[in-house]
Amino acid sequence: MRWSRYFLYTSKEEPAEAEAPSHRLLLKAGFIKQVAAGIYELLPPALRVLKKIEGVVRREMDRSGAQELLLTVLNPKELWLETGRWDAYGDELFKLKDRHGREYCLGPTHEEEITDLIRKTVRSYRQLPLLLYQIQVKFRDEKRPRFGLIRAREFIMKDAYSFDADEESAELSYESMRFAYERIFKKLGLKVVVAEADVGQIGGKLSHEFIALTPYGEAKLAYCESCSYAANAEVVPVNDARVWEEEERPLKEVETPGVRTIEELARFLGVEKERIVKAVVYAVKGEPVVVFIRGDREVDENKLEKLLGTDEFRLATDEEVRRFFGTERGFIGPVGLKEGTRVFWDRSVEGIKNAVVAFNEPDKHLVNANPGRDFSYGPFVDLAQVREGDACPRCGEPLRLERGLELGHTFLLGTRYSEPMKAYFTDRDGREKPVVMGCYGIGISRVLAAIVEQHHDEKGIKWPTRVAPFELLIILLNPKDEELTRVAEELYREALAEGLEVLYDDRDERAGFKFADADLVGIPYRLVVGKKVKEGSVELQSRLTGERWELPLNEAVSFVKRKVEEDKR
RNA sequence: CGGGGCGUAGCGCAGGUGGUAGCGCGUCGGCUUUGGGAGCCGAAGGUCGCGGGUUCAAGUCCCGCCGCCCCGACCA
Repeated sequence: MRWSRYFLYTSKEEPAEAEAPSHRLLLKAGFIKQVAAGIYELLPPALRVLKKIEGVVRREMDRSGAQELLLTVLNPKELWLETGRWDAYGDELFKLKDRHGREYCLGPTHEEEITDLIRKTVRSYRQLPLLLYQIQVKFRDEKRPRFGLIRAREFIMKDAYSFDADEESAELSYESMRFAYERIFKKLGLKVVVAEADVGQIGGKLSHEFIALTPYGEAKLAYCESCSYAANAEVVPVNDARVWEEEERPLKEVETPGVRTIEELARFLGVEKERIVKAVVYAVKGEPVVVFIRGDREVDENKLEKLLGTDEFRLATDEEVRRFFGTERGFIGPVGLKEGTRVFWDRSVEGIKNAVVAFNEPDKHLVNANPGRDFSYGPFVDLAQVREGDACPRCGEPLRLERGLELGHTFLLGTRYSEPMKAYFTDRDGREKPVVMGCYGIGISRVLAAIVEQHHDEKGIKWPTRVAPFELLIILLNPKDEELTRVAEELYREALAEGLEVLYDDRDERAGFKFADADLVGIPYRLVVGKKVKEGSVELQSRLTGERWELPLNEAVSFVKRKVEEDKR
């Protein structure tokens, strides 16, 4: 491809609206254009990358025996009513009507449709196991689209579904997908951690997330360096109840005027935060729920959601606290709490001695409060957010916490969809059973962004050879020079003949301009056709390693060819 | 959905106290230049996000709306 004719327009200016490196660089290098919040066009070079990512994914899916098909974007409402997700999915579902008033959604995921397909086709255990996948555009009306392709409202996803006759077989399917995923991310040059995850909205029994470590991810990952435990932070059990070996001191009432936060209270009383029993008040469907947790700990609302069995809750406002308890926020405590209030005790409070507690009177606290003597507590549940240094639930060593980007997610669904949608088959014993399902997603367009997140420097992108939009960039430094031009043209033809994917910068621009663009766009190999041609050589540079080679003209292309093939192996 | 910020040329931005819009980059034409985003000369390019109001006069002041970005809650 001649750059002079190629639809690739870079910018010298920093895009003002972008912050994440992938977002910034993809815009600046002319790979994507924004149409609306979370909606992007993929321009020719980006599409080349996307296709290569898809290629890697296809190869590995096919190798695991999965068969590709293409489901639909438009999904009728009826299917989604069957699983209850028409409403459960909420505002995130893009909904629309046809001319007859029939309702549809734009598929955000395809469990409904594929289950519908299976119940119409699969009758017998002889047809199982079955593994199907598609690479399709998905739509989710995200509350907050963010960071360009990282969280878009329209995006490309590979989704696979497994169908098995029983649980054991389903677990085998699940495992084979897990291994396929590990191979895929490795081939794509992505550092990915496999984490135990929450099944969340999609439902099911077993779930893993494939998380790329980057500061622009939305997933909080806890991992252990000594035993390789890794999990989404929201599912990590926390148990750090302290052992308090001290005498119980006499209870005392103290004035704490206007002291609202744990921070202020600790400072005001000169005690450590661990000694304070914090009350966090939630409004659950209009009713108060109080979580008592140690003052240095935060509530993990995902854990709370699981305990409550609903996501219809939020922190109570000051106004609600007043209405619920007739006192001010900051002074809710276990002593004298309104009868019948629903209460949870986090494990962190267990065994606390000489604690600071509130007693539902404004501007006062109790110090040296002791459970059993001054208030009753328990039973205990795990509601604390995990934090750096907490004990690994597997080996007890300190955990590390990192932000990451969820690129893939696997779920062993069981019969969450086949049961309500009646996807039954006849087993060898002649009985009707629901198929056992699994589903497996990879955010393809997000992967593209993740690759940039993990492969870039100040100057631009550094595409790994396997996914690069082109393998080789030939830079003609001075198009006015006939000899240079002739040599560059020849190298270009030769590279094409060798089957290399080559972009040939034949634009009438100055050297510095072309080098800057080359760094920005990030093609892994770069042949510089410049003054060394007079000595019969060209310079090859690697964008990935910074290496340089001076090569005789007649060997340059075959050398590149060899390097590219090595990289792709 | 809560909080914050921003909408002026293709991009990045400037336009105290109201007086009819500018800079840099880019684009087009010309000359010069060619190993790290060159220089000079000339030119084109604007619904100042949209609607209303105040005023002799609004990019600027007031009201409403829309869009985009960031933080939080939430999600692949």
